Amino acid sequence: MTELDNLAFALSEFAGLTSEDFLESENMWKRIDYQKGDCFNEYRTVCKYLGFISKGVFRSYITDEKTGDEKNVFLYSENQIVVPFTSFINQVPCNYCTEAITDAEVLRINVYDLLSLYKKSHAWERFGRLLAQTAFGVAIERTESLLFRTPEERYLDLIKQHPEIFDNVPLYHISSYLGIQGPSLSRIRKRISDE
Amino acid sequence: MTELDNLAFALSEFAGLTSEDFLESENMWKRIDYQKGDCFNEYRTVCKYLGFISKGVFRSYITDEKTGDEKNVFLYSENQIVVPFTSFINQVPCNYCTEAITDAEVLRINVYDLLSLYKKSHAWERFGRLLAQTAFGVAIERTESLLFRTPEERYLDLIKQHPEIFDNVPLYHISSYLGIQGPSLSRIRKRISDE
DNA sequence: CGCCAGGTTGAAGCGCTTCAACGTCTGTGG
DNA sequence: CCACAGACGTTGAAGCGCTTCAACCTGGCG
Repeated sequence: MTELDNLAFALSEFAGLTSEDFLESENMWKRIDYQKGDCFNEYRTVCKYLGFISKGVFRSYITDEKTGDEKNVFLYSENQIVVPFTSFINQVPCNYCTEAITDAEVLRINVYDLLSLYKKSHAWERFGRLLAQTAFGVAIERTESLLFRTPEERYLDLIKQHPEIFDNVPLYHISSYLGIQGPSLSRIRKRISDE
Repeated sequence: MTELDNLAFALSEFAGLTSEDFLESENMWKRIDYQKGDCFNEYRTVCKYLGFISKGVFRSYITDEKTGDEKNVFLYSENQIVVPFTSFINQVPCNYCTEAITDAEVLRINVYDLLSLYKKSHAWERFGRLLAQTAFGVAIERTESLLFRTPEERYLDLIKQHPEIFDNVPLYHISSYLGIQGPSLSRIRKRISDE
């Protein structure tokens, strides 16, 4: 049960949920194991779950219809929430495919259970608001980094902020997230190490 | 009073607010006129107002501390809401400066009045949720366009989606929003017209 | 008229892209 | 135990588009 403790701790950090608040939700969380490549939520389906990652890394990506290339829009790593926000919050079909890029363990909760928590409890309602605000913050931060920072700076930012992602994730997923091609990331890394 | 009618219409379109719902808010909206260059909300101040633009265009920008260059993060145009979302929603100091880039007319509402409407009325609560979701959608869309589309495509998208912005706004504001330099936009425009 | 803001153009440069070749490591089957 | 294949990463060469800096054009306005 250490994953649940872990989750309870993360939720109290994130939204000030007490262990009592958490208890109300405890039997709603189901542990799911994912293997590398498994989908958390498929393209064009409505996302019904919000996940908390105990272990592993996920990505949301879009496939270019012409070239078939995949591009990563978001990465989600350990002790974070994984969810394609727009689809989950609005209960609409998702633009992305969201999948595990390493083997992973997730505790997940159903959207309806979560909504019932919102109704029942002020603390959970607060969680919902913070979730939306966080989602917005993530998107804004990504916008600003693409607008203001060079690929090299974005790479260094990512190392600093999410070093755990570099453990098991192939670099081509990272270059895709940074908005550049594999060989470019290679050269950036070389440039940095040459200094 | 045609601006208020206009607002009432826009709000019913946006969030299904009826004219009764709107009446509850009517005396909370104040009309403010801005001249080109006037600030809607200054850098590092907490934004206290949400505005509805009857006329004109606004921008939110960040100033590069090293070079002094300004870069536009968002543009807001007629019959849209103008608000630096993060600052307004979380009531925290704003990363941006938000200012009029043409002469403008705005109807604006105080954050406390808006919160009181949320409390009083389910329809207004819904407005609040849609506002947050819209903010999120705008940010995501911007992320994706920077990640997936070329400057030329972004330019064509902007013409298609917000032609009204091109009426009075100097092109260097537009190039800044697109994430490119003035001369680059010039060449893109030439390239397009040469075809 | 002359100034200034806004926009275009030229030339040089840099960084990312593209395509292709080549390492390297890992796992798998003979 | 070796051989080979496949996945991943690096490197080279050529190209393209955006940047930068500077010059220049245009229209509006005092």
